[in-house]
Amino acid sequence: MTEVRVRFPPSPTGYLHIGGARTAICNWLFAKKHGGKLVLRIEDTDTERSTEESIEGIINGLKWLGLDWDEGPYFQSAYAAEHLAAAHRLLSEGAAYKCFCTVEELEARRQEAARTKSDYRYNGACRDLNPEELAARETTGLTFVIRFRVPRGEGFVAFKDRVYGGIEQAYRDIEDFVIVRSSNLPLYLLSNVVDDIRDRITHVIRGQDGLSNTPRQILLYRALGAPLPVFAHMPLTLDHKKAKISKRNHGEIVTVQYYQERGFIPWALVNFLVLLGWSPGDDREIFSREELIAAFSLEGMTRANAIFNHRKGDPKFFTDPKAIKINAHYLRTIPVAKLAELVKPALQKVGIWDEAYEKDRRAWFQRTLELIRERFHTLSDFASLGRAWFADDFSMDETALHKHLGKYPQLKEWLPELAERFAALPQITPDEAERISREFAEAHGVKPGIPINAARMVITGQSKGPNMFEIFAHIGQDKVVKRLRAAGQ
RNA sequence: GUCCCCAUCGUCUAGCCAGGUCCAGGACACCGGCCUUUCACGCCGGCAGCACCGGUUCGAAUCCGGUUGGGGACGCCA
Repeated sequence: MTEVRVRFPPSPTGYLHIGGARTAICNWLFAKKHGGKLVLRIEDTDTERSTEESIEGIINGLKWLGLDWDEGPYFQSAYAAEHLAAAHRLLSEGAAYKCFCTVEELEARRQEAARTKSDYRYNGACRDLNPEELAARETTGLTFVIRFRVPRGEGFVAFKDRVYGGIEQAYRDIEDFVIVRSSNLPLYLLSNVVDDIRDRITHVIRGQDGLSNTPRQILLYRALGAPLPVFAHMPLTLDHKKAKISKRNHGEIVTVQYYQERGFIPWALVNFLVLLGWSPGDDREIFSREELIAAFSLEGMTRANAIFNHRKGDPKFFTDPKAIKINAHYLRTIPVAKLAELVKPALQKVGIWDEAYEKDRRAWFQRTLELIRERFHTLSDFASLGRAWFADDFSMDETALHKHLGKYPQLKEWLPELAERFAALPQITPDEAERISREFAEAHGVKPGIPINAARMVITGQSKGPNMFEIFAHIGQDKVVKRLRAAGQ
């Protein structure tokens, strides 16, 4: 059996679209699963959009997701001559022909067709020019495009898509499409096929929007005498209004970079994305890298388009709730050492990273992460909600503060008093903290929750969090004492 | 308009190919409960779906036809 070779061919837009990421993930998984190769090919034929930065945006997105490739990046623009050569070969073999119709003529016909609501297709005006006519036009220096000569007659192109099954399209429904522009530049349909042939791609796994291009591409493969790859189209991801998700209409939410900035764990995003339009056939939803590779198959692909469940402006869910849920799951289950690596950039970003967290404070840091990760959803939460653990300047939720301290104005005196009890300890342990807290509450005739939650507020800035006795013992005696004392003001 | 494709809870989906074991299973979200000094996690429970019509069959979410709805493609864009 020949080696499996798949490719991911993004056009350089400056960012990696989550739909593109999904395509990349599936190709990557397929390659890994079959011990094959993944080729990265930048389709930069549209030179205006292809800048150094726009290419880097794609590459960085892939790298961040942890997707690696075996060959490339190749650049489509580097092969323009090859694409052209293929076109000229088709021309000389009669599989393609020169068309001298002008864009104006074509456009007029197209509009006429639209007006009469009738079907438009190139009328084949130049398809059968005789040698004299052809020579006459060539000598006048008229510009021309090269069109592919689609077979006429009753036949049809049929192929078996690995996801959608048997697909067929009648020749009569395929027009003689242009493969080379009048500026002598090759067009996507041709370039793509020529590149795939050269790169020996065995499986074309792409979005369903490529499905209707497939019959024309198959015609090209045939004319070029190349073996057909296996085609597998995957459903698209749409928004709530069933429209394709795009940066233009949905903003940053569709870019991989957005999730990076918002504190997603790369693999969590991969895990979420792969579930959009694919399922292992059983109830599993969380996969390690190895598990996913083992479980992945084209057969598990859904045929219906998936909807990216994002409600614009939702304060609780800034993206699809399931994506957040999966991220939170990884947040609290990955090895803490790994988590530490991921949290580091989040803390650095807001300037509260301490080098000691990787040296003598390493154990403390990791224990802290263990303590607080349970209720966080993103890596960014460590820097925001968890800020009090790593810095002394943290803000307090005013309404929560009022709720916990307002009912008992005496807490202003009580908390500094509690501070002294903790200060008197040689070292705070959870048990000691609990004993002191309960005794203290009893001494003042209130329920333990009153001073405990008030202390939580002033020590962590949050009304919610881990077991308070653990916090007393772990956050540091100096911080406990200082913050409780400061509650006096 | 033409061609291609699709259709199970609000969302992601299992089941469909090989019809009965499905008065449809899981997850997210939502609602209730337990746990608890708080919040979360966790656990327990609940809400909610086979688009519609017809056919085949003893029996259809599953097969067939149609209707409706949705998506994609119809460029000298990729």
